[in-house]
Amino acid sequence: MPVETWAEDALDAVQRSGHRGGGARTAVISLLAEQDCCLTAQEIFDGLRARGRRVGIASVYRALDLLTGLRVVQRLEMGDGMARYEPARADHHHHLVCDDCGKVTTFEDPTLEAALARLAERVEYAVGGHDVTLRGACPDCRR
Amino acid sequence: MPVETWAEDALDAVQRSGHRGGGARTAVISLLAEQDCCLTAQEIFDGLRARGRRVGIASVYRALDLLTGLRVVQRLEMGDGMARYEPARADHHHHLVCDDCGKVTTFEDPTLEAALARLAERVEYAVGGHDVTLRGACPDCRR
DNA sequence: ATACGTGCAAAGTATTTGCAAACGG
DNA sequence: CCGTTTGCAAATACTTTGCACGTAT
Repeated sequence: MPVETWAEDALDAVQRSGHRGGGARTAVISLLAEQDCCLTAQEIFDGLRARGRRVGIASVYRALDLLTGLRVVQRLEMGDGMARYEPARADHHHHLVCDDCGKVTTFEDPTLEAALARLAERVEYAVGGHDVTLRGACPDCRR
Repeated sequence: MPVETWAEDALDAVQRSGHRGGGARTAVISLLAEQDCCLTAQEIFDGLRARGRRVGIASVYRALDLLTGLRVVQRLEMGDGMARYEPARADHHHHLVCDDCGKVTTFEDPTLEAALARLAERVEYAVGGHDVTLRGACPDCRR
């Protein structure tokens, strides 16, 4: 899926759900659209300020909350006490987190996805999504 | 692995790492040993108070931090803003979380584990563990 | 006896909420 | 215009830290 499409889809979802595409909301979407991996609320706030967009951090949280509810953004927590957010694209990836320095890398694995898809059909829940995090030492930290 | 063994192993690990098996530490271990799924720090605190063990919540957090570092306890975050902890047993399971009511259920899946094990050998990280969370609607909340 | 561990209270962070002003449709 | 959205500041919620006392070894 091309990068621009996600932003359009996100804006569309916002509007169809009866919300306005106000300034802060749009700014958060356009910043997220440029990222392919997860950002914290603070990083999004800083990124917007850096490009001269004066937003309140509360609006960032409110926008992320709305977008998460619409399922166009995925919220992730990876053990460092703050949530991270990334666009929910079709080709989703998962994360490798370094226990030592906290660095986050991504990976994709069709076999894993297949196992998860089969699993989703066997459980009593109506599964809407999943999250996989591998923890360990990154190349720089292992010795 | 029988239930009692984990508590013994945990205490052992605490002692071998040069720490004492002080009161609060032991209490946290023995409460965790009885659980097979994850608890929040507050739930552990409440559980200990309920059985008449007067501990400070800070000691609960400190004990959990130590045990997590020794890798006998696994720390989990499942999107509700607070960390959960469970014994790290050999037969580890994963979690299904209801997006609606927050209920947590567990599942096991050998195929998934196999895919994760193979994956762990292909990545550049020295993988030490993993976490899988499925999100969706539980039987009570889907209609 | 003497470090280490503990409980309490206070401090820190990440996130949420109240509200008046700004804004989109 | 009028209700939604926003930015700020104050409030919350979870977790961590400082410190004097208790306790295991």
